[in-house]
Amino acid sequence: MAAITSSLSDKPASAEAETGTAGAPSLTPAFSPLYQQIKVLMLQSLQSGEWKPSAAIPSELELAARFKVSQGTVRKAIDELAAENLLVRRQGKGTFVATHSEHHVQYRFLKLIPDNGDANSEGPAQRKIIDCKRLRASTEVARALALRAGDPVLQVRRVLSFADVPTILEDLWLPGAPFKGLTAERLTDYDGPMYALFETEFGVRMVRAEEKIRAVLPDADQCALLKTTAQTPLLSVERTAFTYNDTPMEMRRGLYLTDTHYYRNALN
Amino acid sequence: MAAITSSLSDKPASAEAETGTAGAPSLTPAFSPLYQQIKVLMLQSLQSGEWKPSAAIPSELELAARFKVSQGTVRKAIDELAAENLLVRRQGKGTFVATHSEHHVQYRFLKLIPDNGDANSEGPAQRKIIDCKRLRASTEVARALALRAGDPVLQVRRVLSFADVPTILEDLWLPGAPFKGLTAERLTDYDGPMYALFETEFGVRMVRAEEKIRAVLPDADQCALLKTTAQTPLLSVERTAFTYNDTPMEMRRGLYLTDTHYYRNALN
DNA sequence: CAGTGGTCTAGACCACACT
DNA sequence: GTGTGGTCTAGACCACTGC
Repeated sequence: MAAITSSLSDKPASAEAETGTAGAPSLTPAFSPLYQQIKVLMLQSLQSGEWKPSAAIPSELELAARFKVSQGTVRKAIDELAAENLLVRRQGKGTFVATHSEHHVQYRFLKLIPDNGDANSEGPAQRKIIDCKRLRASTEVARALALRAGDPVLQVRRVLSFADVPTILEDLWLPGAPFKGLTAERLTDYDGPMYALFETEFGVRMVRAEEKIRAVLPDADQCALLKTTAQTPLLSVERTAFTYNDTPMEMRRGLYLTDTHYYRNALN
Repeated sequence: MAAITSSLSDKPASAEAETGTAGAPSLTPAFSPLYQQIKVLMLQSLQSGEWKPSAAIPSELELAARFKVSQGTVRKAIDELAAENLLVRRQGKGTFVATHSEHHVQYRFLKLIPDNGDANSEGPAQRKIIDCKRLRASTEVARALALRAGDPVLQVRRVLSFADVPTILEDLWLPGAPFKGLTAERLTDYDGPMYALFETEFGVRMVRAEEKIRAVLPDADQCALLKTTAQTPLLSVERTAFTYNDTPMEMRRGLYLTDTHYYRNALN
């Protein structure tokens, strides 16, 4: 009873569609349920900036009308987007575009927890920008960010401290183009998660990330910045963060001191 | 139109129910949707062993009839259980109790990946049981397993090797009672994931786990078993694994060599 | 073919938040 | 009260599996 009037999608719900058996090439019929197609359309609204972080999206009934499907089908699309942390539902109020600014998800990607288990006891981390400079991508950084070696990138180095104890040393690399205008001052002045700044100032929303973790020993520079010794083993946490469409937008390498904190992970 | 005839649950769907405003104590109304109540009932069937690992559960229509609700309500309960990896849906065939024996989830809880990224290239790990003995719980182990200090526990030590290179040294502690009869021989002889053995031999199914990760240096014993040096930093991975009802059933401490492998984590 | 899970609909009603 | 998301239903039809 409904068809998405968009480009490449087929119309699995139409009764007249003669799919399958005929002489079509065997490139997988690529059947895609209606709610998946709607999810793609909503993803485009998010990506294009039609729906901005922390803003409300249209109500389920409005979307159902816009897409000419039932409310239930829209619901299922929203359900999946909410499960992926792209949207946040709030009963009685509406559905909102997720953001990194909300307090309860402030450190969504930071898994380092104090030994006492209470992340609030020590308050927010003190952040100190050590360096922020423009340079050309190494092959390693270029590969991680899907750029070409030599493309302009930004490199930031900072130290995070808890209760005035330096605990994390991070180097991070950002593609030059989307982050044109980012300076050490703006990073220092901004009061909130770095990913929130990326959203509000550069329109870049980090959606998911992958981390590779190893145990390493620090070099002399790293020792000095973390006020530790060359014999103290550290966690090396290498992160690639992605925006919409699985586009990598940040490469980051953190060194974590784990004598008073640990990296927490939940296996499901 | 439907009511669960089970114990403590209220009946939010009944029209005649006069909830809320009246003189009831303010212990939170504890409204729980029907599908959640059904989820609890299904959880009981899993826990009690009525539905065994890898077996099919009744069809959605059967369950709907049994619980006197619509198919859609049962579906929503199953959806959540499937999202928690307790059930596996297979279109056209049925819904099955998840297990640790299936090949594609064989190492669901092991996040150590070879640097080349291809977990299959090196094949399955070679496992060597070093030790398996009965002893009394230390306070630390007792706390992790929700026992009392001094209660009987099993301790197992083993080494995992990839391509004949020892890479993981694990110590693990199991509560004595549920694992009565576990010996080094049975661990050695069993060909498959340890958690699969726990399911088939002891009826203990691990449902989720938490890991605390740190960077450490090995002691002399550990060096010898991993054939490494005291200056090589290692990942210390401390895991607590839970069965149904968030009951802890295993405490495990792994030391991971990360020169040719890394611990992979996905942030969502 | 029958049986299973998967999709979609239309409509009723509940819980919650604002005004 | 109005509008939002959340639950529940009943029924139709589609897609996949196996007999």
